[in-house]
Amino acid sequence: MGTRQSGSAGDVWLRPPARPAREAPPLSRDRIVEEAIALLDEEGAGWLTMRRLAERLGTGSTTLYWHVKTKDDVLDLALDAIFAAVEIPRVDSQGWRAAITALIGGWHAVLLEHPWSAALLGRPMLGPNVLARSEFLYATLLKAGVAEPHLTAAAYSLSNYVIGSALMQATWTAGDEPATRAAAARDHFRANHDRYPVLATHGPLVVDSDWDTSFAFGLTWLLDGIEAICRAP
Amino acid sequence: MGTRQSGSAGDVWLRPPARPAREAPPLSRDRIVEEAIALLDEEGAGWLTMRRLAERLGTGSTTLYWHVKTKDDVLDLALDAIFAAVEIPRVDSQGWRAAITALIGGWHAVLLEHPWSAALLGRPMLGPNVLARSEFLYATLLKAGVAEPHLTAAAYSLSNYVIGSALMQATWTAGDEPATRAAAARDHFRANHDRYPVLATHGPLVVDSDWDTSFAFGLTWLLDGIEAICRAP
DNA sequence: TCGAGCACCGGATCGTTGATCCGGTCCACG
DNA sequence: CGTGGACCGGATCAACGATCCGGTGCTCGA
Repeated sequence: MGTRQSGSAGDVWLRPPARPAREAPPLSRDRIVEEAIALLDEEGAGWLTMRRLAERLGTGSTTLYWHVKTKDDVLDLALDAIFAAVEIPRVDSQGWRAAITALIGGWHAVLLEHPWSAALLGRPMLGPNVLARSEFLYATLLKAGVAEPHLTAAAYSLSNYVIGSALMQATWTAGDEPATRAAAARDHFRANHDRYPVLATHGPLVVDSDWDTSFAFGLTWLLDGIEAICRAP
Repeated sequence: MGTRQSGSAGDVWLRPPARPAREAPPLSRDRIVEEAIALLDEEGAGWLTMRRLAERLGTGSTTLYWHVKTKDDVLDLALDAIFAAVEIPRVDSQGWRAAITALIGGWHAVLLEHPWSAALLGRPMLGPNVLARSEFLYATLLKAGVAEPHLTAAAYSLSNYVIGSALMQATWTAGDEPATRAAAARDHFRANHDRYPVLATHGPLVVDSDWDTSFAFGLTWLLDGIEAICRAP
């Protein structure tokens, strides 16, 4: 009988087994997202391609599309996944203000631990991890006595503030040689001292005030405003 | 006299002029940026390519690279250009608080008039228009009596807040059929009423509170906090 | 008057990307 | 045994950013 497939008899032993014994579990959506986060953490948002991601997973690039519809899906899943690390405080053990401070602080920290996430904030965040923490934020404000229209305003203000802050901080501290970039900006201010007199002497990146204390100040102001609403509705 | 150049006498009228009479002025960096903004406004950030931009300008795509180094340059220039529309208030005629409110309000409005800009906020903004308005913000706060470390904190809080707010609002109101997307999100909350009880009844996109009033509340709270610092340093 | 240099332009092309087509291989189950 | 569905990947496509290199017309000095 002629062999219908090309190849000669007995070469089975020379060919590697069709599905090589994996050290890793078979491909799954979770494993793709996990590896995508690792890739993003190590190399930044610009270096995530489906081919490189597949290579790290030891598969072909096209295989990923069985588990995931598009590259955007990977980004959306990765973005939501990192928020699982934001601990949801127990509101009983402390006041609402401490609970919200902890939640927003955790949110802020996670965004900065994964600087690539800041560039992805401009997409609808409807994943389970994000929604669970939004739910907690709304519930805590509601229990504190904040009612409409202040409820929406308070939730928006807090989340928009943390998003904007993380975005700006990631812009200036992430990437290669952030200190060099900041120094270049400083020099630019000083070189144009006539146009930017205040920035050149008091501006950002010039004064040695750190991001975190500035972030804390703004958060305090927002919470003060919200607290005032509670007391005088 | 013989014609020195090749070609027969009188055919000038048959040949098109070598450099056709442009209806538009010759290509320049400004014209590229202007057209890029028009393209972005009409079709969104995802549809800006060098080829399409060149086509709208009536040139070849490679020609753009004579005036601009990379595509990122076009984006950076376009991003800074739109901030020229943010009017710098006159601080004399009004109090510092009114001036800052006007500046931040104008900033917010411009970001929403060009929703694509929100997706670009994660890059260093060092253009002349942005810096001129930052200079005004710092100068106004300084004149109002805000000193370090509150000066940096105040400037950061305000700009980060407006950036985050615009980013979120653009995410949910820009693009195709924003109402449809919002409705889908609402349905998602209600379908998972057990997991998101508060979001389903009081959540964003559910309550009919508009973005602008929420934005105004947060801005008021921040300014209240800053004003308190001025009075009690 | 003329020609050398410069500012400006664009067809052809390169490497890379996201995504699809289509033909495989394996395993569970009847 | 053998059949169907879950899973995989080489080859391929169109589109993208960017570059190479050869043009063109204008300007200015000798």
